[in-house]
Amino acid sequence: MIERLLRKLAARDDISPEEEATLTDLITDVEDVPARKTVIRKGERLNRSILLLDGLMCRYKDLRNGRRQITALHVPGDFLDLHGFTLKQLDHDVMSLAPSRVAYASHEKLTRLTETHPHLTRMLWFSTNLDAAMHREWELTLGQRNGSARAAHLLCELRERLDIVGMLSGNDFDLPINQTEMGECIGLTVVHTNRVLRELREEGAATFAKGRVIIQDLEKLKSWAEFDPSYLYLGREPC
Amino acid sequence: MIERLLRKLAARDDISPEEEATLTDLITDVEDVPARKTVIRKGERLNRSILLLDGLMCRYKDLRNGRRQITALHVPGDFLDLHGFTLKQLDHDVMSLAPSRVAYASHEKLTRLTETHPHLTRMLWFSTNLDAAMHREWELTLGQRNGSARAAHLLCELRERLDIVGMLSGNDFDLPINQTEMGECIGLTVVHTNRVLRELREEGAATFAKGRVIIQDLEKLKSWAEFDPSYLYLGREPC
DNA sequence: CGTTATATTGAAGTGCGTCAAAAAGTGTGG
DNA sequence: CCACACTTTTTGACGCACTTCAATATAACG
Repeated sequence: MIERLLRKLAARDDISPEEEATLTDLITDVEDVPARKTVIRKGERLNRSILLLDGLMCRYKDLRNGRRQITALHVPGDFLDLHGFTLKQLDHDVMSLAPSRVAYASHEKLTRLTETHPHLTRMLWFSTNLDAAMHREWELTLGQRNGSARAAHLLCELRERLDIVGMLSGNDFDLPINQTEMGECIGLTVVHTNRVLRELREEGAATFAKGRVIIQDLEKLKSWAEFDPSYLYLGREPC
Repeated sequence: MIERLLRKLAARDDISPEEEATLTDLITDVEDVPARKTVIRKGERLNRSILLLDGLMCRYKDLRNGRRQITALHVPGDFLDLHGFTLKQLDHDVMSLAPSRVAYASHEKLTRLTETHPHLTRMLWFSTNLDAAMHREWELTLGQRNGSARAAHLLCELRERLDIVGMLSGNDFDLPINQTEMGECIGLTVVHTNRVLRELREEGAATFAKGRVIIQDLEKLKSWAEFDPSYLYLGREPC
């Protein structure tokens, strides 16, 4: 059940069998979530955190005029609101984009984990810091990249992240969202998102259609996006 | 020396005298840093984290074309690269904007802290999660707010953060940066930053000149920015 | 097969960028 | 005190990336 989470963590640092057992014991109550369901509302009191087992989820914030910014996408293996463990409530909503499967880790058990498993605690802390690193890269995207580079960068990032959890086929992957939602990730309207996607397609870099991304020229896409994966902290590093 | 850090943490949850002593023992080697000095370079191997005692620092990422995005501003009391404790190297540079004073916490001592002080560990974890919450709000700003709202929002945020550490006078505060740097925070060119600042000034909301922010109409500024401080997690909440 | 969601295109408007120059402020040395 | 260099702010003119509004095409679906 927690294979994908383990795979992500173990890529960074060794997990002992005992730690693995602790993590397994931490995660309970598997549930299915339909597409486009809000699973956590801003300000709601939290006593557990969600591990995404399958599907696709996002976190977003919105403004009064209806404009919405998706601040993070989450793929299987992501502990999507682990930060809620210390925050106790979120400053944003969390929703599913595709039909998903989730499991829960109670904050009570997490507290106990911090008391008994310092190394595991540091690894979970790392994983929230990794989320923050992605937020920073998205700040760079939203503040400084132009439309086509924003789309290209998003595709590059997702390719790397899905690779880690074994969800690529070649360089292609499923991305079950529509262009409106992609626009909400990269700070563009649907109309313009459509146009930059056409540009990527016509230049032979990548196509996104029917919920699937097909990367035709990965090097071109990376250079277009000025993609540097160091912010994903893929290297091995004991902590 | 660590009063401002303590003040921030204690606003969230109780710190026992023993924990306070542990923190005091953690922090060593006070140093002065001149303005505009890069103190951490992207990719550099880290074995200590920086606590900002006085001054103003930032983290930034840049693109090949020279465009730069400041992803975070740090005020006194901020543990500005505590995330580096688990990341071991940063995906971005850190520099001082104003003459600053810093102190250091070795990662060795931090590791020991996670082994002996679970509650303090959770509080430090919280403080990195708070940084991430600010990143998310900046994503919303950069992706969805217009120029004047971006500037207004930045001023509102800084007012709150400086208030916590006792660095406001009334609603006014020092902000020793120029308009270029402010533009790099809010994703605008200097020229346009100058224009939105003029708008805020002419509308009687706030003025920013000579490194000082004077807020004339806080309510107007907040509503202009659509400022909701919940992402700063100012409420008391044991963790 | 009709209904609704999604993608696509066109035309026109605008917020912000770019380029260039002037004005104002700041610091240094004589 | 002024002279000078340098940084920062401010303004103007113009261009373009992206938005807005509107319509059509295409796909998805019960």
